[in-house]
Amino acid sequence: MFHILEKRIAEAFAARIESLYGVTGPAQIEQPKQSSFGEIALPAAFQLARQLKKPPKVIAGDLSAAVGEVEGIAALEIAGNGYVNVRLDRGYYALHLIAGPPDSSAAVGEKIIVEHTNINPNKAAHIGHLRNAILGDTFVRMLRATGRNVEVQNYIDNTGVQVADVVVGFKHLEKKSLDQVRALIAATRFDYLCWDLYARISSYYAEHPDALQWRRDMLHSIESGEGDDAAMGHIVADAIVKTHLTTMWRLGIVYDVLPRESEILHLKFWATAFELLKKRKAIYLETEGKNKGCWVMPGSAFRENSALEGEDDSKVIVRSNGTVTYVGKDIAYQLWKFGLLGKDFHYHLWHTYPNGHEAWASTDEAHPEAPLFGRGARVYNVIDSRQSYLQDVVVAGLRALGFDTAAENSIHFSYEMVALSPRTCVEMGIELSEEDQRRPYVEVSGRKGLGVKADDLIDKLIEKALDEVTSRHEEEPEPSRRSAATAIAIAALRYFMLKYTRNSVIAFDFGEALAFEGETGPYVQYATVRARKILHKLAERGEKLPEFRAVLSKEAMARQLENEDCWQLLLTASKADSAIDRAVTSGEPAHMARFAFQLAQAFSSFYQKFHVLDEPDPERKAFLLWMTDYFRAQLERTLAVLGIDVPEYM
RNA sequence: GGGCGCGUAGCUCAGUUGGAUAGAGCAUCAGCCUUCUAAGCUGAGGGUCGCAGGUUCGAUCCCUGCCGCGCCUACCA
Repeated sequence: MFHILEKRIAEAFAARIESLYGVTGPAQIEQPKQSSFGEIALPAAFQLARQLKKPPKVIAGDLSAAVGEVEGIAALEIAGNGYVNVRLDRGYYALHLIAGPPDSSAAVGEKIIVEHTNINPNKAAHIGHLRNAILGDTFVRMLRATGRNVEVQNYIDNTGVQVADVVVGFKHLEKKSLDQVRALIAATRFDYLCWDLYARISSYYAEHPDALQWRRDMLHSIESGEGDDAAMGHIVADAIVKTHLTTMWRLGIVYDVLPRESEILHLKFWATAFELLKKRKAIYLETEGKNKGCWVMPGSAFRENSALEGEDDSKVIVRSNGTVTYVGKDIAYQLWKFGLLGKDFHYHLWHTYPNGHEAWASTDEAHPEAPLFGRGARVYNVIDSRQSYLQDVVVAGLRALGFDTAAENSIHFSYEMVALSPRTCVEMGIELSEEDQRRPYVEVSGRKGLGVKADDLIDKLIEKALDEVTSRHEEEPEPSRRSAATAIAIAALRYFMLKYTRNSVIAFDFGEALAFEGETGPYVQYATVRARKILHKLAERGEKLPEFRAVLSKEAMARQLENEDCWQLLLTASKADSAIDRAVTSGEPAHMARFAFQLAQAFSSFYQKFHVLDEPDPERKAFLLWMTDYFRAQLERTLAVLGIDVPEYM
C-alpha cells in the first residue's frame, strides 16, 4: 500500500513539474527525517530552484497548490526551506490495508538465473560457503517475492585441481582402492574426512614439490574420464556434493540444476567456445614472452586503462600444454546460461528433497523426461569479490564475441569474504603468528584446514538454542523442543550472514554468531511467536477473530489511528512491499534483513504498549486484534523472504 | 607499481544514490515481570563521519591529494 501511494504522489508531482516548468523526469521521494513532518517528503523544489532561479520555498508553494487533491492524501505542507511534506489519510490507508493486496498474478516473464554455492566438491562446506549460499538463496527469494521467474544453478567443478588433490591423497597417501573409498563414503563422515585429507596432501606438496607430478597426472586422468582414477574422482565428487546438498537443505536452500564441469568437457562445450573465440579473434596465440604457446585474451579487453600494453596483463585462456583454464570453461558455461553456445546439456534427476523439490544434474546421455534449463535473460553469479578480475574476463569474452546484451546482463553479485576473528582462532586452538594476532581478522584456508565447518556451526547453534528452549519449556517433549531449537538456530545463522552489507568483510566471531538477542533472527521470530500467541489465546478463550471489514469502518479506523503511536506502528508494518522493492533494486539482501528487524521492533513496542486481549472497548479491541493479525502476516511474509521459519514456541 | 574495496560511538555495523537535529545492536549505567512469554520494553551516557582541500543553497555521500588497512593483479580455482 505504501509504495502505491508513493508512486501516485511521485507521478502527480512529476506531471505538475512538467506542466508548470517544462522539466521532465521522475520526482524524488524520501522519508521525512522526523515522523512529525508527515509520511512522505519531496525535495523537488531544491532541484528546481537552481534551474528556475527562484527560492525553493516559492516553488514548493506553487507546486503543492497546483497538485491539489490526491486520492488518499490528507494534506500537503511546506516545511523547512522548501520541502513538500505529505500527510496521508489514515482512515483511507487502513481501509485499503484491510482489503488486502491486489491480486498478484504470478507474473513470469524472462528467466533470471542465479548461480550460487559453487563449492569445490572435495571437502566439507565452511562458513564462507554459507555466506555465499545464504546471500544467493535470499536474493532468489527476494526476486521470487516480486514475481520474477528464477532458476537456481549450483555449478559443480568436479574435474578441477581441488578434487584431483583429494583423490591423490586417497591414492598415494592413504593407498586406498576404489572399493575402499566406496566403503569410506558409506561408513564415515566423508566430507570431514576429506577436509583433513585435503589439508594433509596440501602440506605434503609443500614439503615434497616432486609430488606435484601426481596432481598433474591425476588431473589428466580425471579430465579424460577413463580409468580407476577418474572413477574415484567421480565417486568422491558425487559423494561430497550429496553432503553439501544435505548441509544446505538444513538451511532451507535448494537448487534447480547442477551443471557439472565434467559435462562441459565431455559434451565439448569448451571446444565449441574455443572455435568461436578464435573465429571472432577474441583470443590469439602468443608467440613470444612468458606466455609463449598459450592462447591469451589481451588485457585491453577487460581493463579500462591498461597501463602496460602487452603481455603482462593479458590472461591465459589455454595453457601451452593445450589444457584450458577455469576462465575458459567459465566463458563456455556463461554462454550456455544465455542459450548462446548452440549446445545444451542432458539432465538426469539427481536429488529429490524431502519437500518434493527436484534438483537435476547435467549428464551426457539424453533423458527425455528432463526439464529445460538455461536460456536466461539475465544472470547473477554469486561469487566472492576476490574473483572479480576473473568475472571481468568472462564478461569481456562475451563482449569480444559480440554478445553485448549478454555482457550487460551478466552480473557479478559479489560479496566480501568471511574471515575469522583472532579471538575465534584462539578458541578453536589455532595457533597464530604475532602478525596475525594483530590483524582484525584471519583468512580461512581450505588448504590449511583452517576454518569453521558449516555443519559444526549449525550443530553448535542448535545445542545452544535447545538449552534456551529447555530452560523455558521443560514440559515439552524433546523432539518438539529440538524442532523449535533448529528453527531458532537457522534463523540466527541466516540473519547473521545477512545483516552485513555485501561489501563488508565478516570477521566471524562465535560470540556474535551465537547471539540470540538484539538485532538477530531469533528476535524477529520472537515477535512473530508473540503475535501468534495473542491470536491463539483469543481462540482459547472461546472468542473469534472479528470480521474486520464489517466491524472496522473508515471512520472507526481514522478514530483509532488518531493515536500517533498506533499510526506510526501501522505505517512501519505496511512498508514490506517498499522494503522488498528497495532491496531488490539495490541488490542488497541486508536491507531486507534490516527491515525485518525494524518490523519486529515495531511489533515488540506495540506488544508492550497495548494489552490487546484485556481491551474493554469493543471497537478498540477489534482494531488492536486487526493490528496484531496484520503484524503477524507481515512478519511471516518477511521472514519467508529471508528463509526463516517460525517455531511453535520459544 | 596498477585495479577494486574499506576507514562513522568503547566494539560490530547501518546510513534509502546530495537534504531537515548522523542511526541501530552489543557493552556500560538506571528503571520495568501476580498481566497476551523479560530471547522483551523504557531511559541515560557515548561522534573532529581517517586527514586536508575543492564543487554548491546544502557534503558522511561527489571530485582531487595524502594517511592507514584489506583483497586481487598465476600456464590455481
